[in-house]
Amino acid sequence: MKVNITETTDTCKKINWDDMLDSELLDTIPTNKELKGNNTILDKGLHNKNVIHENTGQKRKSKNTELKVKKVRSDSNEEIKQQVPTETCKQGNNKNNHFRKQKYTKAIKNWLSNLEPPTEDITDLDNIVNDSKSSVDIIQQNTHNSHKEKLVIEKTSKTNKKVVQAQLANKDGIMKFSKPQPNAEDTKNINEAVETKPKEKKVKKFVAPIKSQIPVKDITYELHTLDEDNLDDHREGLHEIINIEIIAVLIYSNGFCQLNSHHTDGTCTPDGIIVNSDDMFYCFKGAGQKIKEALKCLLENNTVICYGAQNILSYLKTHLQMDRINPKIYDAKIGASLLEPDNPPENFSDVQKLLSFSAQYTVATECTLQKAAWYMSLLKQCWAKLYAMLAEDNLWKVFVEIEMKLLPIIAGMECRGLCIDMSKLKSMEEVLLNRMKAVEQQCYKAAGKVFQINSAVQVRAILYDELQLDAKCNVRIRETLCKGAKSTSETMLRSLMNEHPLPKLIMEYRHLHKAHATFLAGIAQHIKDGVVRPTWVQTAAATGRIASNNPNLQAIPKAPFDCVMFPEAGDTDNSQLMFRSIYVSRPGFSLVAADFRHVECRVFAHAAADAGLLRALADHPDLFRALAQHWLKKPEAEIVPEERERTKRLVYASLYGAGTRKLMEILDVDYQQALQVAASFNSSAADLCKLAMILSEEQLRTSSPPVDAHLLLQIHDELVWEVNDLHVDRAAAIIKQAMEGCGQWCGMTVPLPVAISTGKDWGSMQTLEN
DNA sequence: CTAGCGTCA
DNA sequence: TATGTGACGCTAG
Repeated sequence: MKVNITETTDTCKKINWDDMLDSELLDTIPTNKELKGNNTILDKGLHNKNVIHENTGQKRKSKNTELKVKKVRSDSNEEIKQQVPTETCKQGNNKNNHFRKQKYTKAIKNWLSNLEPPTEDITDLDNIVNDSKSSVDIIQQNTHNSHKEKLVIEKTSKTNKKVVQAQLANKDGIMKFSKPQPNAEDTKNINEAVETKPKEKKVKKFVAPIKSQIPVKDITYELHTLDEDNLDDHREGLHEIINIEIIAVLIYSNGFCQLNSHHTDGTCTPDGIIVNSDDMFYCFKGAGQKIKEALKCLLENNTVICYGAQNILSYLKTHLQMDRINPKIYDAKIGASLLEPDNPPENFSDVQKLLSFSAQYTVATECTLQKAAWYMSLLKQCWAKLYAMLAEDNLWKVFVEIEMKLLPIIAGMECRGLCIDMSKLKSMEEVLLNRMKAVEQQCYKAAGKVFQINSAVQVRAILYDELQLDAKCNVRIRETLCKGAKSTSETMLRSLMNEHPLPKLIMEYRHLHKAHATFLAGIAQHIKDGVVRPTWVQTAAATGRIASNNPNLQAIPKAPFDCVMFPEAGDTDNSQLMFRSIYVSRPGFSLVAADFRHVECRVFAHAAADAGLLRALADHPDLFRALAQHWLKKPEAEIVPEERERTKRLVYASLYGAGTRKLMEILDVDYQQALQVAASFNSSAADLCKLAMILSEEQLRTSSPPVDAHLLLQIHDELVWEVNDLHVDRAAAIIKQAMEGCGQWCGMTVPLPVAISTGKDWGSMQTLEN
């Protein structure tokens, strides 16, 4: 475990669970509406007539963090001026903007090269960056043409310069052209939602850094490209590679490898895999039978060091159909992000920086394979350093026992993907679009004319110029920052709601449109052959949780979606949509979901060793339901899931909020430290969930007779499996046992009950009593 | 209270 | 024309 739970036991002992659930909370359970209102009021910083008690501390805190954020920002701004472009994106907060920023800079470069004939310096600068961070000349050159404000090229004429700057600074174009989305886009059939393929880019050529301060060595690595025909010539050499550490790196179709992957984008497909042992480099290409066997042998008989193992595994699985390969892997990328979880390195050069490692020499070569070999030699040295650092920080065990074991599981999830019921998706889309059309017509009727509801400009014109609603309501409309135009944001619409039906309708339209864009069309664009394969990122979250994107299946609404926002008396159309029900199991399979019951609550209880909370957890099978029953003074049977959910929110909010403040008092530490302690509960729980994945997967694999089960989803504390219909009961028992056992595995004194439910689609799962 | 991602203005 | 930005929506605990 990343955090030693027992270590915190003494320090938090004094926290009293009863205090946290004191009478104050009883008085302040707000209705749903009030809760929402409070939130927005607090967020907007407007009148706080109904402020939640004791929020001064919270306010102070949020100010603190704000300040911190600002500080980080300004620091990184300083950095931007000094650093090379691949590093400009290393902002603590916006770590995920990296990719987009890269695309942006790329676009600018392309655009610039249209202005004037491209020189090799420009197109190849990024290559050099990695090799020669210390090279002053190159850094200067790079700073010129990469940062958007400094983007000036000497040769460019003044007029061009102005055009460039105006465009990049986005002086006046920002909202001017906000194109009203044609409705055709909405009604577009899902089948047609095919992702647009960017144009083929020209293959960049590697040019050795000339002004680099790193000495250039004239090395040629012994590199053999193996394919089906010449494999036999090297068989002897390959057979000798056993029980040692080898390095494996993917090479992409454009000639770059994983270690300089800032040149690759979605269009690059893996093209081969280079394996290095001692001084020999073998590049395996193609997917012939012999290649597969040799590669499999090589990987399984050795310890594999790599960078971005997930890509390698998915390459092996999809291109080479090696389904059940499970080599012993050490992934430097994950290791490095373990060292610095708050600010995980984005690419290999970040890793080098993190390890304060710099290359001793570089190679002059035009051959991309040689280049890759050079990078691999760097990786080898980095790994040695990384290993030492992980061991020093006591992270080695976590790395090997949890993260590396998780790797193949996640790769498996990504590979398998989740089946989509296309007909259901289409019918839901139809319902939603019909509803949208109805709202649209009502809008036109209310406005007295046809306009584009999605266009802020047109809405603004109608609301304020034609109907003069702001004057009627006597509300001052906040003005937007850029143009001083009147805002059409939701809060403003809400304040105009009672005066005219139109704002209400616009809000509803936006609501529907967003739901459609996110959960139907947004999902649809990721569907390939009826299967959606999200990317699972092991290193994204600072808390150690796993995140999903493209699409983010962890954020599909659980509650049914109401098509009608403001039910009216005469309105009979109260159809509800379950966005989760479009996810189905394959024929002959069922979905099995296993859910920890309030993990973090239990981790907290264990860490704080709080008798009251422990007792409460032991007494009630469902703590939140019991609490809701108590607070709302209702019989347990009448507690609807919505109320339970709200109670849960409240409990966690007070648990963390009150918990942190109390920690601060008791430990007599400042807010940051107390936050850290609280965050450690988070990561403990995250590790617990990871462990659950590993253990249950292990149990299922080793069970006899074998169980046909595949992990599909991980929603933090919920695991969703796809299990052969014949094995459901057995699999459920194994999963339950494994998951409940993992509490003991890491010394938890609290039992960890697990709820299992099964069903054919994700929307309608029935609890499985067992 | 914390952490993610995606959409929109 | 396409991008960056912060607010807010959803999720999870």
